Amino acid sequence: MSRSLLENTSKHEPYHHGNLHATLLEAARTLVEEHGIDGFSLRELARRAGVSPAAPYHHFKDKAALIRALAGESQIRLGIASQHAIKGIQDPMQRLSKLGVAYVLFAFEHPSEFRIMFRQELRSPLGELEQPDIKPDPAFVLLKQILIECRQAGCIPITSERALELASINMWALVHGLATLIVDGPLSHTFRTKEQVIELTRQVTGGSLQQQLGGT
Amino acid sequence: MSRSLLENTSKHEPYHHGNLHATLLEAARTLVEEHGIDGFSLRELARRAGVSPAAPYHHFKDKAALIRALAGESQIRLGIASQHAIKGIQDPMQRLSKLGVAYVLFAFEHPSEFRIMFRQELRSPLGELEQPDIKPDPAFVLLKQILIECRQAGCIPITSERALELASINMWALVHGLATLIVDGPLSHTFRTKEQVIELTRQVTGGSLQQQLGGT
DNA sequence: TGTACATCAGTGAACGCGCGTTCACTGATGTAC
DNA sequence: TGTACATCAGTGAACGCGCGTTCACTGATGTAC
Repeated sequence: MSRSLLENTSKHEPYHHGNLHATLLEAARTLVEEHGIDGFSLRELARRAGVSPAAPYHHFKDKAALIRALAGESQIRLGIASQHAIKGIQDPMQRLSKLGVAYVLFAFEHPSEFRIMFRQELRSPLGELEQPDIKPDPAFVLLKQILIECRQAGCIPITSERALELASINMWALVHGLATLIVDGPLSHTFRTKEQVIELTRQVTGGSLQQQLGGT
Repeated sequence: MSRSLLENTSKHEPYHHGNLHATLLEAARTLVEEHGIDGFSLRELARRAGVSPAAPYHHFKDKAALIRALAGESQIRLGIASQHAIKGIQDPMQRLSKLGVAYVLFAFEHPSEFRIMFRQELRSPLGELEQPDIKPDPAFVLLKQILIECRQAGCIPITSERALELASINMWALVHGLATLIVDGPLSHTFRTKEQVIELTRQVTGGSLQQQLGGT
């Protein structure tokens, strides 16, 4: 019955999918979002994509490769979200604040994507040489860049390279900690809505922005 | 052959293990440390404990229960390490600093234990009512307590309850972020030795301790 | 102190399951002439 | 424009595997009398 229905639509189910690579990645993202990275299987993925269990192997070497691709995608998406958050804002300190909120918010709204970016799966499994593309985290690069803007604008008195490094690690650790505590940890019970998360992030990072950076 | 060897030692392999509960938990900890929580299986655990696959079920309802117990143990161990780190130190600000270092160091030296404490596995799986003992995190309780000491000693000008809450979340997020970035994230490549980790933690939290808390 | 018996903590075989991956295959597509 | 053919991207059946859990069982232990 469903067969004839399909045939009535303009085309038959084509033998070639045409866009399987992208479809797999997208389905994988929602699958991981639903079941967590541990409950994720290639077979279920293939099922969801409406394709045989062997089909994904034409697009990814194995399961690990697919997960790596997924993580890479998420990293890029976080980078884009960050860029978007600071677009059009001039004041460097405000840019810094927006960046922090964007980071935490991304984790809050895409918890599995966030988790997957920071999983050991990515690090080379057993001395394998292939070591896929471990690019420097774009979000971190952006953070450093904005800190430099702040320094140039005279907002924060960071002089040495070392101090800059420490300040950026400080800021990163702060938002990252906030993010993981909200996503996985005990804060998840206290802060449930987007607004609560934004407000908390503003307040917690706010103090650091105004004062702590100067003293590092 | 090994049988006769065994019989030559003072006792036969006893039918009852006698201490299986504790043995299982300990073996589970090292197993998780070696293979990660995902590579952890009850059967392999039983194998390592030298016991049949069914034996663990006399001590734990199922795999999830064992993992919960494991996480609970680790939480306690972190609490003990924290207590130990501040023992005998009077100055509240120093106590705060030591506490932070202890937190990060625990994560660094027992990465899997640290990870396991913050996993979704613990949160009720599917609306199950049983909701095991989610006690308030002892490390966090200790942190708050020391912040109160600081306030009482006049080290930091925190007045409202809200400010205290924010300051403790700030401090917690900072060390937690540091810990996870070192354990799982990009900082793991830069900071490899215990000394490096301690130094970094001191410096990164140092700025916060002296100045930022006052402004929150 | 000895004996009967309930209870406890093991055994080991078996269950069904879903998984990752491989294989020989086939239908569709694109390209050279 | 038509045809031959290499290549690409699917199929679906099969592989072996290790897993979590259950079951009927049995040996050891502790307790009441």
